[in-house]
Amino acid sequence: MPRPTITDVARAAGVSKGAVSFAFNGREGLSASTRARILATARDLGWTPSSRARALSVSRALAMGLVIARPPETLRADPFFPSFIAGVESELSDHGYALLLQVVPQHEGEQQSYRRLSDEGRVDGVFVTDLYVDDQRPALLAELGLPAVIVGPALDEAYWPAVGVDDGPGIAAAVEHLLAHGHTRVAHVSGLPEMVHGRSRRIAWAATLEAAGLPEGPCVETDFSAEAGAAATRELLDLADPPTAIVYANDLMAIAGLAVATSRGIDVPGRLSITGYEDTELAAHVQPSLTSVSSDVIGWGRAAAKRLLELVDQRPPTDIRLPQPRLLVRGSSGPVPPS
Amino acid sequence: MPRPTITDVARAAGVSKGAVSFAFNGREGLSASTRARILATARDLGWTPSSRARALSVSRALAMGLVIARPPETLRADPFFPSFIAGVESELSDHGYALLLQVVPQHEGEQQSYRRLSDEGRVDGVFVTDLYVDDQRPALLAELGLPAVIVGPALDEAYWPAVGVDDGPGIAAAVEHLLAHGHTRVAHVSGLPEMVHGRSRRIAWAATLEAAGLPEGPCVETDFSAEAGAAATRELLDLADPPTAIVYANDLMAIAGLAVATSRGIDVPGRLSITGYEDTELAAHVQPSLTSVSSDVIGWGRAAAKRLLELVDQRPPTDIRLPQPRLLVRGSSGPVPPS
DNA sequence: GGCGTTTACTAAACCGGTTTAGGTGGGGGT
DNA sequence: ACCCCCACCTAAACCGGTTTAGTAAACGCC
Repeated sequence: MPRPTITDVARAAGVSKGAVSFAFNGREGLSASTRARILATARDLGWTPSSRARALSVSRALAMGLVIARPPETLRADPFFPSFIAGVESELSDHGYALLLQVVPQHEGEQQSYRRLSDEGRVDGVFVTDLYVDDQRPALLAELGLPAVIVGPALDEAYWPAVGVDDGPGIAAAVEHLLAHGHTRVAHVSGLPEMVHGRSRRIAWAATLEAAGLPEGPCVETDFSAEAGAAATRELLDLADPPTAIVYANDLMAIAGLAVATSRGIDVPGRLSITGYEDTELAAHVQPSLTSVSSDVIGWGRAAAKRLLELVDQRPPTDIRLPQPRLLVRGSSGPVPPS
Repeated sequence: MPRPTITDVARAAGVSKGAVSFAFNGREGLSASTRARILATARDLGWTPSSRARALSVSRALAMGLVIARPPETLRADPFFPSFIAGVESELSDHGYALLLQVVPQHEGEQQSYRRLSDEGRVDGVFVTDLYVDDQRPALLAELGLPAVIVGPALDEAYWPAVGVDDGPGIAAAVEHLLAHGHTRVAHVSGLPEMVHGRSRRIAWAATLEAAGLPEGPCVETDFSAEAGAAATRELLDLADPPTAIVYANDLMAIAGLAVATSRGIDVPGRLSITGYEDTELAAHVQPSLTSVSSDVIGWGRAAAKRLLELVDQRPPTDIRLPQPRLLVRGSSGPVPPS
C-alpha cells in the first residue's frame, strides 16, 4: 500500500485538496466542523504531508546545511560537534526543519560544497563553523544569497550574524585562577592562529597577563591535535626557564601535555599547573583531573539554529543570551612551586 | 536574480524542457550537437537541476537518514560517529545523495523519529546504529517499508543487511596478547549488555579465555561512560584477588581506569595491564600510552552507505570486505607481575 | 515514389503539495 | 423581492523537474 496523498484524504473527507491543505496549515476559511472532519480523516488514513512536495510548492528546502571541513583525524577527537549538532537538531526539528550534514576532507573543497548545496536547492541556510581569519565563505554565501549563521566568536558581522560563546572570558578565568595561585610564567599552547577561535583564545591569554602587569609568557602554536599538544609541551618544558603553568587551547592537548609532564616525572600540579578548554568527558577522569572551561555547547547549537531560522524567515533576531563559560577547577592546577 | 529553471535553459537553447532533461540525464534520443548545445547553455546560465523538483518527480528523497539516539553526554565522548559519518557522507555525496541527521535524546524517541522521517518522505533509507539486543527498530522499519542498513555486527539479518566490523577478533587479539604475557586473571569492563556491540565484545572476551582453558575472569557491566569505567575499575581493584589485566570495551573507560590505577599508586603496566578499544586519538598520548584496537571506521561508513544505496536501488549487494580490526600494542600492557 | 522504420524532438501529464481566484448559498438590510 | 455581502469551499494554476505518448522529418528499401 503506497502512502496516501492529499488527494486520498480529500476524497475520503469529501472535500477538495485545498481544503485539506487549509486544515493542516491552520488557515481560516473553514468551518470548525469541516476542519475537524478533515483532520480526523487524515489521522485515520495515517497521512502526513510529504515534505518533498511541500518543499517544491513553498519554494523552500525545509532543511539547513552544516558543512564540516576537517580531516576526519581532527574531527573524531573533537567533542564539540556532537553536542553542537544535538542542539542544532533539536531546535530545527521543532520547526519542521531537517539538518543536512556534509563532511569534506579539506578546507579547499568547502567552497564547492556550499555552492552545490545552494545550486541544488537542498538547503535554505547554512551554519559556518571553524571560521578562519579572513575566511572567504561569508562573502561566497552572500554572493550565493544563501543565508548563513557564523558559529563562533563574532569576527566581522558585515555579512552574517555570528552566534557563539565568546571564549575570551573562559581563558581569562583560567589565567586569573593561575595568577591568583602565584604563577607568573604562564605559557599558552594555542590552536591554529589562522582560525578565529584559536586566535581569540590566544588573545585572551595575552591580554589577561598584560592586565596583570606580567610579561607575555611563551606560546606555541599548534593545530589543536593531541600530537601537537604533546610536542608543544616538550618544547615548553625544554626551555631554559620553563613555565610553571600552561594554558592549553583545548582539553585534548592538555591531556596529552599532562602525559608528557608525567612521563618526565614532573609532578602536576606540584611543579606544573595545567588547564584545558572544553571540559571533555575525560577531563574529570584523568590523573590528576583536569581543570578546564566548560560551556553550554548544546545551548549554543540551539541558539545558532534559532538565529538561522529567524534569518531564513526574515524575522528580526530575538536576543539570545548564552551563559558564560565556567572555569572548573580540578586537580591539575594549584599553587606555584616554591622556586 | 532568481536561480534559472529548466524552462529558462530550454528557452535559451531553443528546445523543450524534455530535451534539457534528456541531455542532463544522458538519455539517448538527442543528436550529439543538440546535446552539446543544451549543456553549453546550461553552463552559461549556471543552471543545476533543483533537487527539490527532482525529488518530487522521481519520487525519491535523494537523502538517507541517520538517527542518533543517545544522551549528548555519551555522544560527545564517542569518536565513532564523526569518523563514521565522514565515511557515509563521502559515499553518499558521490552518488548525489545527502545525509540527514537526527539526534534524539533518549532511546524512546527513536521510533517516533524514524516514523516521521518515513511519513514525511524525507529519506529513502536509514542507518540503524547502536543496535540493542532484541531491538524493535528493524521490525518497525520493515513495517514502514523504509530500507535500512544495520551498522554493527550482524545480529539477525532477518529484516535488513548488517554492515560492520566484527569486534570479536579485536577483543580476542587483546586477550590473547595478555595471555601471551602470562596473565591468567583477565577482567573485562563491558559496555551495556543489552547493546549488541557491548555484548559481542563481552562474548569474545569470555570465549577467548575459555579457549585458553582459563576460568572466566570478573566482568563489570557499564554504560560505556568514563565515569562508569572508573567505578568499574575501582570495583575490580577492590576484589580480594584483583585481576592483573583489564580489557575495557572502549578507550574512554580504559583511560579513566588508567587514572584510577595511577591514583592508587598501582603501576601500569608493572602491576596491571590495560587495553582499550577504538584507538581514540588520545590513546597514543596518555601516560602510559594505551594498547588499543583500531578499526577503519571511515571505510566502515563508506561500506554502510554503499550497501544502503544498493538496497534503495534494488541492486544486488556487492561483496564488501572490511579490514579486520588491528591490535596496537602500546605501553599500557606488559608481562604479568611476579606474584 | 510510396511505404515502413528510425531518429530527434515536442507537448502534455505527472509527482503532491500550496495558493489564488472564483463560485455558491444563505442571511441581513431595505 | 432584490441586492449585497460574507462565510465556506472548490477549481485550477503553480512549484521545477521527469517521463510518456505522439509527431514530423529523414532515411532505407525495393
